[in-house]
Amino acid sequence: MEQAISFTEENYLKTIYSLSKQNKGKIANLSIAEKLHINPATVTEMLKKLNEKNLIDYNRIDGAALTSQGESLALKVIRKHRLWETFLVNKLSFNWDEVHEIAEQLEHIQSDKLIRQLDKLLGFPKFDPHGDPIPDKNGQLPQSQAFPLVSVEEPGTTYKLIGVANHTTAFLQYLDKIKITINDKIEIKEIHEFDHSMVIRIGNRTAVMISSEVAKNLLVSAQ
Amino acid sequence: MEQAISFTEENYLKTIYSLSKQNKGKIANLSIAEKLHINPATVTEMLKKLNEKNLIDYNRIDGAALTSQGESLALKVIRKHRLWETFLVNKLSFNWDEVHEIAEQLEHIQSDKLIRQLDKLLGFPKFDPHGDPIPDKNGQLPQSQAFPLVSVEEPGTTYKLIGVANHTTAFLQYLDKIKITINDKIEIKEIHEFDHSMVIRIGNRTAVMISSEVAKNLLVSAQ
DNA sequence: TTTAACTTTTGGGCAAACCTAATGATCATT
DNA sequence: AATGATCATTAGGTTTGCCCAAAAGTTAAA
Repeated sequence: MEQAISFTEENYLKTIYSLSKQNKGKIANLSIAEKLHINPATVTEMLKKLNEKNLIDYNRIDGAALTSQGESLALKVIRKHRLWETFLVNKLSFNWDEVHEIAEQLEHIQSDKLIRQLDKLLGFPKFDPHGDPIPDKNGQLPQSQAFPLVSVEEPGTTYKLIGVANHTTAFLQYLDKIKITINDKIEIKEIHEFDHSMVIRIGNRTAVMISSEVAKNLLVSAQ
Repeated sequence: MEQAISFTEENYLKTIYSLSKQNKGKIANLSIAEKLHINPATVTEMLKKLNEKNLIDYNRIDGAALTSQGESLALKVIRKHRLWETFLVNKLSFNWDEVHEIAEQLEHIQSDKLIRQLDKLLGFPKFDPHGDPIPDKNGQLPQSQAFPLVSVEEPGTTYKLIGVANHTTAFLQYLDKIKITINDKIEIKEIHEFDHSMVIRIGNRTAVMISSEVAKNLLVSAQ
């Protein structure tokens, strides 16, 4: 019963997985359509098909939810994506804002040995260049104590940047511009009540102001 | 006029290129069909399409021949294929008989920078793990003075194995079994007239007998 | 040179993913 | 509970790349 899975199907599973992690509620066809830039009608067809294949549970009322089989496939694709991103940055000197598109292609390459060996070459990394956790070969995600910087209420404390919640080129290039990168220390100097913008000090450089929108997308841990 | 090219089209171009290098004559639809394991009718359709796109010159009488544009695309794919094979063997500890299928997938990944950086990581190799020449970024193939071992007429001389003309798993595993690999020295001890089988000495080990079929697929250079 | 064997092409079809336009459901609000 | 607004689905179409069977063209051998 070897069930072949197409690139397209893998992309749907990945999308459903990531939507299910961000919005806790029902996964609407429309949100899948928007994320994949395709027509909702197409989504309906594909969800029916994935349902048939037992990769998702789907009905009009509850929307789509991955079955355990579907989730494990999604995690496999995500694992590949994040390992390839790590490879591109760590071994091929890519910048973190250049790797997404290429990893979107590489994530569909099929070879278990390839991924095992790549993982080894990279030293079994737990997080990718954006701080996203890399599922292990069993689909287990490493624990992360990341929380968004915007959730901090009081100034005075120093945190460490361990990830970003937005992977757009625009955002990553903004971070490059204000010269902040993974593992940098961030000290909160001021929090402005009315718009929740912040003044932060990165490392021991001059303080900069960031909007709450930016703070929302900076994932930090204590100290 | 950015002309997108599909995986399938790339595979046709690559196939036409390699057929044109081995058989000097006309490239028949049927030989393409056999190599790609598809129906001849499908080949006719695709050749027409590639002709439309100016990637090949095609007509029923002369068969298919790459245009310069088509050849340059074919060489690009071959470059990627061979660089990826080199990566798999040199960086990920694959055996040379395991890399073909994976490289068939990887060769279609689109990113010029990726290939530039991969080339650099590998130290700008000129030949892949099977001794096949890797086209440079301009599509230039390095010179190779390889000739098939079978073409040697007299015993007594020592050669160096620099490539293989057959990439099947079966042949490569046979070579592993008789423990011969790229760069090994081969001394010809005997040549049997009637079937052109040979007795050869690999390095300084015990001599072994090989058939002319094997000798045909061993590419060597002087000393 | 004519028949047999082989190759190429045509014509009709199929499956995967996509689309648009129109219809049918559901939801939120008055 | 009716009414818009929004979302999901259906129906009919497209493109790409494949198939088969039959027809047409080419080549080679009798």
